[in-house]
Amino acid sequence: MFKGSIVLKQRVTRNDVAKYAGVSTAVVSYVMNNGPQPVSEKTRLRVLTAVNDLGYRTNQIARSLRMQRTRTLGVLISNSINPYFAEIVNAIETYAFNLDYSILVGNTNNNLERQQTYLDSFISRKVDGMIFVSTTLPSEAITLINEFHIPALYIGSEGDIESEVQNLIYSILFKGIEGGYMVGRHLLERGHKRMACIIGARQDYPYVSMRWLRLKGFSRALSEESLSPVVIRQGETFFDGYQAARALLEKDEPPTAIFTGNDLLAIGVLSAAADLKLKVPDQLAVCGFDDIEAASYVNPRLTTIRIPKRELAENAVQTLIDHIGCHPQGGELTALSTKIHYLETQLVVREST
Amino acid sequence: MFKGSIVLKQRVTRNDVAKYAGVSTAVVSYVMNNGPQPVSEKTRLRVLTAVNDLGYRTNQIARSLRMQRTRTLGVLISNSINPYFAEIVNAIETYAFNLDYSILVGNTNNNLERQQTYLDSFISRKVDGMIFVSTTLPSEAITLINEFHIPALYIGSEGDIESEVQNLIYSILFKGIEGGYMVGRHLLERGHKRMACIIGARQDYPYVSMRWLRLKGFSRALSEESLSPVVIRQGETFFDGYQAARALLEKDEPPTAIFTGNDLLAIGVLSAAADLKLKVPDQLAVCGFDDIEAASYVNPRLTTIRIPKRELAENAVQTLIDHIGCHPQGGELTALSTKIHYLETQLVVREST
DNA sequence: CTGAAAGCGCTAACAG
DNA sequence: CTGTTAGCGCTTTCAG
Repeated sequence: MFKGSIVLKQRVTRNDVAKYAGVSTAVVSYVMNNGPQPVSEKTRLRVLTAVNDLGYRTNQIARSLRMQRTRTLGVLISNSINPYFAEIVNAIETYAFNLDYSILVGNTNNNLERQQTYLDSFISRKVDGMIFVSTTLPSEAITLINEFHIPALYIGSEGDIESEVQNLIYSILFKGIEGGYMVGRHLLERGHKRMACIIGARQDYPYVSMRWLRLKGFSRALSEESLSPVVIRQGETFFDGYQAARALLEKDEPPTAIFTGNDLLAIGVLSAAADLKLKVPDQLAVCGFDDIEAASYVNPRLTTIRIPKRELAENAVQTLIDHIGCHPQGGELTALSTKIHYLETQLVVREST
Repeated sequence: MFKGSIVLKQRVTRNDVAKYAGVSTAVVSYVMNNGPQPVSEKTRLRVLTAVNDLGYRTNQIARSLRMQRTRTLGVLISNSINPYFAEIVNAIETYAFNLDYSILVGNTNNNLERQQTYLDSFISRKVDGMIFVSTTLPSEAITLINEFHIPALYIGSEGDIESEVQNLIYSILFKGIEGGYMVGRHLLERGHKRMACIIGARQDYPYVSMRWLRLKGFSRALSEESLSPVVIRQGETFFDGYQAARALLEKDEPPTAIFTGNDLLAIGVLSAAADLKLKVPDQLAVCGFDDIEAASYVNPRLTTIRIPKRELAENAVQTLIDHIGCHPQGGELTALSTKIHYLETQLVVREST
């Protein structure tokens, strides 16, 4: 235990550095920030030495207060355990890191109250911008962040947001409905007639309608052949998929193909199929949505729709930061004009269909 | 576009509230914080009305500066896409949320430089505490946070940290070595002789030795029967597991059982086995580590060691916050005494062994 | 019960 | 090129 050797640095501030270096506090600032005033090389070195000797680090809290800018982004997702969100948040974080921004993450667990609490927290903590990833977004929430001039941005699928809310927030959307349509066509081509869809929140969660509307595309494809799917609204976890599939497959006329709202559900379906000794894809075709990493490693490998998660994330962060503006003295955050940017999805055919 | 109807709240501060309510700024504080001075019910109401009318919210940045406390915790993990980390971070976040703390997450990607950058960032941002989850922790890093009096805590496996560093930081550890031993015994009981182990970072990542030492327990078990495993150090992703397993299984005398350092690797192994038409568990037994949710849904279901992730996380947050102290005026953070707390692991036998 | 005022650590305009 | 200083929004001591 050599704890005795640790030098306890009692809150070294910029004042201490100034005193130690024999300069004014302003000069310390000029050196730390490379401006706005020039500093002679000699003084610069003295300051740097002082900084080093004292182990000084800028207090970002004080700096944020002064600058009216925190270099922090708030990210709201429903659940970081779901790889769809984990992968997007990871991409956001990585991209933001390179631009020297930090990320505050909030899991709403599809709970509107909890989401509101995070919203309030983000506002109080003065995040420079906010990203909502596939969360239910009541118009009051958007109004709120607009009131506070916080640039905000929605990542999700086309059709996620009701149209009257859609034009209130800048969005980067993947073509989820089209993705659903591609799945429908694909399954049709494989000769399937009786198809089911496990998608969307349970009926008793009225507000959480995310990932629901992409069913539209699927249904449209089927309707072109005068078919229509059985739909189960069940949730979004492995277990939800497992449970729904059991119910579906133990019926009299079970579907020959199941399309799910995300890959977790699909993997749950695969698990149910295995338990029921159903051969996939021969006796049952399964198609997911998201293309999480695990989709390529389950047995059989999962056919799914690839969402361009990285592009979504990077696009979002870049757009947000572009709009944060870089007025030195803080200045107004420039409101994000309400636009929509679309990214393509892609059908990835693997072994499960 | 009814943007015109949005009231633009130009930074409402406590001063505005005070003026509007016709009281001093101090009183506004007393009301907002329920203290430290009492306020008459009448004034209280006036202030509350003002707050409501103006849409005032406390500026946490200013508050943090004044209080020398940010109600923010920094969490360092290697990669949030790995469900092991995702589940732990999620539990940390949930628990912290209820205590009104926010979480700043940094993915180190097993990169020491990046970890250091995050460390610096957390220090500058004045987090009230830090949690390291299974990250490589050089003693200089610990010395640094000790110098700044930041309560910090390590979550991981026994054996993760070299012993000379171990007594520098408070740790909450699961019994990973014992877990490895249980796996060894289990596989031995199943009659396996030729066993392999895919664990630990690639050889060319000298610093990232996490998840490596739990092999000790496995080897010990085998050595009791005068056996020893083939060891491949390969990484920690699905693909690493897949690749390592292919290499292992296409040899002349392939192992009959493979133990991996985490569940991702194990799922990769399962995938390789399927490609090679190897029946699991008949021709090959596979055992993972972590018990991520997916382990129960892959085909076949994965035998693994359960790490008490939630307990680890909650224990960590509680311990940290207990030590942050609640001196109103800020006050010293009380250093965490260097202790170790152990949590049990558990063998979960499913279909893959 | 209420108010005045000091000060947390920093930036940047402005004066020299 | 360097220094002085106002002020970001808040909490809390202390005096009334």
